[in-house]
Amino acid sequence: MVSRVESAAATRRALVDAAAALLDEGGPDAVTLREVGARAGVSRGAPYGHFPDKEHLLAAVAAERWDAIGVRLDALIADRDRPPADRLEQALAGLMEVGRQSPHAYALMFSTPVGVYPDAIAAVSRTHDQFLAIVTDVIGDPARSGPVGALLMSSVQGIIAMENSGLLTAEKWHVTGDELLHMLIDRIAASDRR
Amino acid sequence: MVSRVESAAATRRALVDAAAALLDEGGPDAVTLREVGARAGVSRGAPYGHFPDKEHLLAAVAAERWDAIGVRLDALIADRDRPPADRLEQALAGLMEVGRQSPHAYALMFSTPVGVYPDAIAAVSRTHDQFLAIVTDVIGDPARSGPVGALLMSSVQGIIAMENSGLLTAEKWHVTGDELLHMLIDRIAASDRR
DNA sequence: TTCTTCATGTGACGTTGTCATGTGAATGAC
DNA sequence: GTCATTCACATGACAACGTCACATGAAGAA
Repeated sequence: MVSRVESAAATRRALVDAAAALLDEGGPDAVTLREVGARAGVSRGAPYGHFPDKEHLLAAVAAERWDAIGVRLDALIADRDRPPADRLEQALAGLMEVGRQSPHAYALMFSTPVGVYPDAIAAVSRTHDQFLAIVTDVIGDPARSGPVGALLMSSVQGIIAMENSGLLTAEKWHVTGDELLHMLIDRIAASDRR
Repeated sequence: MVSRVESAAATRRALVDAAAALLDEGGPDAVTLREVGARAGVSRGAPYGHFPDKEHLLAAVAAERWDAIGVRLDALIADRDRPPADRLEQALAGLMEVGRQSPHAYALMFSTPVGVYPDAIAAVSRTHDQFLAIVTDVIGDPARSGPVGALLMSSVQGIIAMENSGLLTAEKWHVTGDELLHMLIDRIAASDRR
């Protein structure tokens, strides 16, 4: 019924899910291998059968979250009835939503170690390609969609980082994160529209 | 010669300097209270005479770095010969430089805990006010300089985060961080110029 | 001098990531 | 069916860590 490899794959998934849940619930410090093992129904040493160390487990969490965003972008791309500009706005709003609902995971996705782990690199690359495709549909000129896409994704990350760290106060800046997003769309994406 | 309060103040400064140096050299994991104490010439328990816990020490490091940026902005503001648009560009370039030279400290400055510690809040607030003054000099309309300033600072943080995490690859996006900065200046700051 | 204050040193404790080793069940050969 | 092998997992152990309770000793006040 459950072969050995199936059981191992299920354990690996349980470990990643447990780590992701702990990260969302209590931040990076709450992710301990002992608690991850307990939630996955295994012992504290079990993760070492699937990952070289804790950082690789966290990289797997980051990769999974990038893939999750990729799924959302896929749904957007498949919706051919929606105007391209609408799709881009929805894509950016989706990034903002993820960043707000899972601030710790979002920070992990954009933190240094991600670029070192092959699985994470692949997931990031796929999702970024999808995002670029959406941008290109709006911009037209493929030579411009790269820089424009990079600026959009960078800025959204920055807006979320400022929001989540409490640095984007209304009293100081007289603006909300959503308003910044629309400034960005108006002045970066819209001005390059074909 | 050295009074008790003078000695205590010197120790506190040595602790913050040691923590900052360790953070720059080896990242967050390299900052251990034992090593901080050793570099400051005191024992591992000494920090508890100056900070409630390790996070408050790190918050002091973040506050010091925000103040350091404030000093750079002060020099820019004092230079009345330079055109306002030039000052803003120099201010943003300065942020990029800090983010590149001290990636770990830069990440700390924009990470969640910063907003909780009074000293860090004050330092951030002062520096943001200075940045806003520079933006207002370019924009003219004070009601618009808030949102514009917030978008500029957020975006610069995002660009640095993407750069430092290795996500801003030239092959994928066909653009550099510096080019993104100038896109930002042209389309956000320049278009609002009075 | 004597007392008080307070920064610092030190021993101890619980928790963490990690490794070496043991174990037991699924797998494949015959 | 029997046996040997493989491999995911459990367990004990260890060093390093943040933190606390307590001891110490010198500076400042009386």
